[in-house]
Amino acid sequence: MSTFFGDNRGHMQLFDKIKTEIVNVTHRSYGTSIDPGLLTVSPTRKDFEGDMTVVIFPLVKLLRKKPQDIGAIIGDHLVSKMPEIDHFNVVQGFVNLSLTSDYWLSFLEKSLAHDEYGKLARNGEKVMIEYSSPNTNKPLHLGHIRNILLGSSCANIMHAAGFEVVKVQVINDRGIAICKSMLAWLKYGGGETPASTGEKGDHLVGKYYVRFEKEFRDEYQEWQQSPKAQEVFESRKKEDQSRDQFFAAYKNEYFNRYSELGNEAREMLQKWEDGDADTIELWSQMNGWVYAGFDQTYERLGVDFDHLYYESETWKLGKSEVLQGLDKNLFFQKDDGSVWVDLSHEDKDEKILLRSDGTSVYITQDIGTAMQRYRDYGIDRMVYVVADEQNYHFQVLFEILNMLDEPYAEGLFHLSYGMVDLPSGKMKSREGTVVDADDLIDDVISEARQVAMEKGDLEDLDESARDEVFFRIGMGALKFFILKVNPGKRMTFDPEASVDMQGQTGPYVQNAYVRIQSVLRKAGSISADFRSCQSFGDTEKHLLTQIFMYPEIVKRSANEYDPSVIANFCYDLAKSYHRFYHDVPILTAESDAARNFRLSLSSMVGTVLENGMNLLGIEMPQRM
RNA sequence: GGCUUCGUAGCUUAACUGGAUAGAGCACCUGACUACGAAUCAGGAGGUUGCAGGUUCGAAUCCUGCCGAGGUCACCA
Repeated sequence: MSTFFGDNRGHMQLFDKIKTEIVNVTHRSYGTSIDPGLLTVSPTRKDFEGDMTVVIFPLVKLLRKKPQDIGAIIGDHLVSKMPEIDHFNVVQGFVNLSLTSDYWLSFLEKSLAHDEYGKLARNGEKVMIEYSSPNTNKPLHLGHIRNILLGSSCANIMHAAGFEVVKVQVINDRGIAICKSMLAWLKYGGGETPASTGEKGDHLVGKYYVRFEKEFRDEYQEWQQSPKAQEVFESRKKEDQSRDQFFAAYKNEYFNRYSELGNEAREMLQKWEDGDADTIELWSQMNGWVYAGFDQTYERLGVDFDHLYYESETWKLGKSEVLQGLDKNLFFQKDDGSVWVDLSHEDKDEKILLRSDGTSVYITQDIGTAMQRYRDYGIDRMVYVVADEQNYHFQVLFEILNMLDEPYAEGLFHLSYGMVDLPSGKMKSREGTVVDADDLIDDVISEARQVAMEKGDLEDLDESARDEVFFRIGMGALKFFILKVNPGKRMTFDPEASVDMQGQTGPYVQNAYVRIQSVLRKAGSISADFRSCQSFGDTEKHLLTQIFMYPEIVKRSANEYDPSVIANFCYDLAKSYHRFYHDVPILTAESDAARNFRLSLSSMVGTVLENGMNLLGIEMPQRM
């Protein structure tokens, strides 16, 4: 017998076989060669009899026969050619195939024997995933959490789908923003450090960034009363623009032209760029505080990186590549010396690549970094996890790398995700509505603790074991809440709902797993001797079908760079199991074979739930 | 304004990429713990998939036009 499950993709082999046989039979019966791509095979919808369904509508037009007739011929052929298929029925253009009990039982047997069910064969491709990419002037917030969870779970999923994965982050450790924090710390800090205050380093530095912004705002307010401000307003205002509107829009220019604090910050940046020793030392000291803080947060989130790219080291990259492109006439130069790319053939504008003074801009750096990464790792694909406000930027970047004929250009992907809103609207740092990452993590864990303590099922565990359970439940709730939403969609984050532990949540899935562990513990050892269990009900069949589809789900999730596919699958599987658990006796089954079958099935569901949730970065508790 | 993404129950969302009667959860109402864990299960109510056309065996999904919401159009990153 063939090892239908040998490559861990039993479903695909079955589906491919069905498609091939359909191609054969339509050729033989109608003399028409059809493209197997026209056929779709999927699990049968409940409310219809059968396990797998083939949609044959596309053939109806091609063959000019009635769906009923085509369906009957296909069904008869499949039943006679494929021992796995027991019988079939045709409804409209759908052929519903019922697989034999034997097929299902042997499927379960083989799945159980598999160590890493759902991990697909290595495909020899290497993918790099960039995520998190924080600025070092303030702590991580809810938006970063979505980014980090998407990136790290995507890495897990692509690894499971057969890729070799390299996880990286770009650290934006230079620029005017960090200089603002440094300046404020020098002016108002009184020498305080994370050690002296006990404050987490990233929060301490963030505090001074906020302080700078406040001082700057005050300075700006005061300046607006000056004659100079009045003069600027009179000469520069657009018609029907109020004073407030004007000065709100003018803020940036004020910072660059008149502001004392702005001037000091720019001077500091200049000194940094000139390599001034004191400035560099302060810079690396404060960045060090921030990294220590970030590391704590990353550890709690359970994420890590294989390599860090510091912007302070990469910000000058790209210039020589742009100049080479200029030589090849891919780019052009304007009279003032600045270098541009013309993307009008792609329905885009011209875009600047080098300033008139010859220095790099943001996109120049990204071009250089991409090439650097290819030299470092020889990657086939590159995934950037970056919010959707940068969609245009990445379209341009990819187009340029394409023009430069980079070998990985086909494999570039921008995993663009929507911003996270609060029920009250957008997060705004100015209004203090930003949800801090560390606070959020604390909140979900303490909520988990509270719910668990009320239930009181963990009283026999010692404190550290209990804390571990609370941690897993709290983080499970948070991660699931964020990852179950399709990345492309803007999401509303309701802090109340995020700590919910009922319904479509992480703890709901964890609870199914915990129930399974509890039954397995009570059962003692499990025997895989269930081949004589020849009939099983719809609930069991439903679970088997879902387990059967799991590798396909992993593949789809990886193809679409979308963890929500896994999250929704895990929820559906947990839901089916809860129902099964409620409706069907396991330990007190009517026969040994039935008991063995149900225990084995439970065990397999537990394995798949754990594997799936692990791909989301969620750990399963043994008890809760 | 140009380009772009999106609009599904009161709220948060799903729909195997064009397939069967649009699925769930929250909130609301009803029922089930002396059976393997009630963070559970069963049931009820809640939908003209923003609106109007079009394409075809078949549309939440594709096309066109409106309406509404975001994003983006820097020699910032």
